[in-house]
Amino acid sequence: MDEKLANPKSVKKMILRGIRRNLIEFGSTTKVELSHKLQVSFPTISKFLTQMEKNGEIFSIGLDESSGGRRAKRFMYNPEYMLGLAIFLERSETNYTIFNCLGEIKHQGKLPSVLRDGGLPELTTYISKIINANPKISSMAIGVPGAVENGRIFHIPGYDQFQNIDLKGYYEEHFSIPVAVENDMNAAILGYYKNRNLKDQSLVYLYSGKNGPGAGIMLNGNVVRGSTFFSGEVQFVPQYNDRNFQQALNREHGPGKEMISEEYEVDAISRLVASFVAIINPHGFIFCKDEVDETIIEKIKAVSQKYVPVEHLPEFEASDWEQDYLFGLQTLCLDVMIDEISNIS
Amino acid sequence: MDEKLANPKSVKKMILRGIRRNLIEFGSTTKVELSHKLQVSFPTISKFLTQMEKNGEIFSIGLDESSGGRRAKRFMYNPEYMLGLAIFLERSETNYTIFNCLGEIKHQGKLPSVLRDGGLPELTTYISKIINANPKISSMAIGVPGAVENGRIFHIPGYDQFQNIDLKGYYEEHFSIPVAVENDMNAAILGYYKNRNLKDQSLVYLYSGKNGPGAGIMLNGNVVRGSTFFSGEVQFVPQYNDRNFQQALNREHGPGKEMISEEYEVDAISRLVASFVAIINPHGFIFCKDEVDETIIEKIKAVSQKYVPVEHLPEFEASDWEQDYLFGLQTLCLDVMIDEISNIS
DNA sequence: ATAACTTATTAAATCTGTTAAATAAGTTTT
DNA sequence: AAAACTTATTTAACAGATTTAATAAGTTAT
Repeated sequence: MDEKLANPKSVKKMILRGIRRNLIEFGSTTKVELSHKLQVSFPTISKFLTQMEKNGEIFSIGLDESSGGRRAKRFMYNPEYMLGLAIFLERSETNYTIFNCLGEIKHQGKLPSVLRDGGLPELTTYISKIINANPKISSMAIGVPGAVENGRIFHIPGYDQFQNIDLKGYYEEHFSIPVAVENDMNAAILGYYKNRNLKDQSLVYLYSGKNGPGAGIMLNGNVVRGSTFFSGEVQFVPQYNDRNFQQALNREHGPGKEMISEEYEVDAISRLVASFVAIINPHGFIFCKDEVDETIIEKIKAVSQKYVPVEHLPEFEASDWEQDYLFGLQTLCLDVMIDEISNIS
Repeated sequence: MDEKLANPKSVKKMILRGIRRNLIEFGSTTKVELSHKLQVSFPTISKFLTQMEKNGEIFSIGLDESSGGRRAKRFMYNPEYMLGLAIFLERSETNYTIFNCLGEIKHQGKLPSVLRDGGLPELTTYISKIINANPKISSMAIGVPGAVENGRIFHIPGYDQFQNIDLKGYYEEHFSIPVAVENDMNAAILGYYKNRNLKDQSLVYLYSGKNGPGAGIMLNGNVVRGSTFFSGEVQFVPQYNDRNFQQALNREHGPGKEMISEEYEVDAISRLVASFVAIINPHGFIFCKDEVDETIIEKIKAVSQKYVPVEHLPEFEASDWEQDYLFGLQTLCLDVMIDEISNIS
């Protein structure tokens, strides 16, 4: 119904958001820098920073070297002003970290899995304890192995207790802090993207997993979800006369066998790469560190060229999935934190 | 370098753009309607409209029926205030239309192809004549069968004269009006999308063509271009043990044979559909009217289900490619027109 | 060491959109 | 038909960000 909001009232919020985002992303800044980056006049920036310094949200860390004139005062975000909580629910355990806005991890812990047994009530208990012990926590991001739409768990096969739960709404109400909920692969690809400071890139994050392969897809910096939240279910891609990707990979070995090694696996993955190149032509293609090594990547690169012109192949990389996942959640957590406080003050 | 622009100076531009876009999109409005839709206060809207009416850009078309109080004045955009020119260059001919901001076509014509013979100079001559004869033309969109980046023709196989030409820059300089340049499939998918007033949808537009198949892809309302402008080159998708999509389609018959009919063609397309579903899970999948009919679509729908769960299949539709193409160019033309004039006044 | 130049910051004036109150133009109720 | 109510528009006071001018704090050249 409403068009794109040319909302001039919210200029203040936008500016605050911009200042915080910049300060947090780059660690420290001066007023002139901010003024240029945000395209906002110096006096305005100055007024905001003065107020924020009074609130204890930022503080000065001294003067820059002179560049020919008066030395500029450098400001830094107070990393203890507020903390974030990232939780990811997995089949066998629940991990969480508490971190400040610089991404420094203040605390890290493991809890029993709640997906199958304790369910929502147990999760709530755990979070309550964590938040009570760390009252500075002012936002939270939760990662789940399921499809999420706008904070509601849409589809989470195997864990019926969480099916159709509006985690975001429930916890925002319950704890009165902003909450983000995201699918694991989407969080991982976001984390990879943010961690490397990429801009407007298209990426594919593939994991072959034991429960069937899946992919996280990012296009021009936006996570792709699909019309029925089915995007990334690459197991269904038809690849051979009578086998799709999952059947071609055929990963039903005993536990422990994670690394890709066989000829037929490499061909299947290379065909998948080719499909991605021909369809969305991404900048990067990311594997999980524990599923491929340098040699395998080289092989995949070589075989892919049989299917698509080499100049269109993406960059290949093996990355640490858990770390990316965590970083993605932290990013989401900081986002809602920044948005929220900018709405208030 | 610069962050997202929280630019408070350009509020005026935003408002003007919003007013124009709304007025053009919906035909007519009242001040209250605009105020609500754009989230801008009534007095501000009022001031702008008064000025625009003075300029002859809009005019009143009388009063609304009363809804219990004073009757509201209804305004309409002056459709003759400015005209747009859409041109598409094809192998065998050059088509153009002149239209007003309501999309009404004022003039339509055909010219000889310039892609192979006359090249840029001849195209310039043609456009000059058209613009001289219609001085109200204040923006232009050009469609080309090649990859375009930011107005520059990046890759246009077979038409060397246009390789690496910055059409947008050249003509904006030459004619002093804003210019948009876009790839044919991208324009077509944009046209389809806008014509049906869709929002944030993901779509695939497939044409099987004689020069190899290709696809236009839109994700959440944004055209997908790819890291090396290779996206949509679906001919390379591996589909069978030893054939990719192009080889499977095998469309090297004599001229005139456009309609899809054979069993093997249906299977290849269904596999492609399945790949798209598993990768980006689009809302809609569009074919060209002259390549499929209802029966074929039903067949494709049936066969696709062999490869992916039926509930995730997109809507299928056959559409008029030329019409979509034209409408896409008109949309682009109006966009740059609105942007440009909002920057000036 | 003083003049000339750079750069950062502050102060004052201006511009632009918002809010709130007043007015205009209708409809419905009594 | 007058009073009470609705809705649209105008007017005046206000708020917030910008621009411009003034000031502060350094550096470099002579």
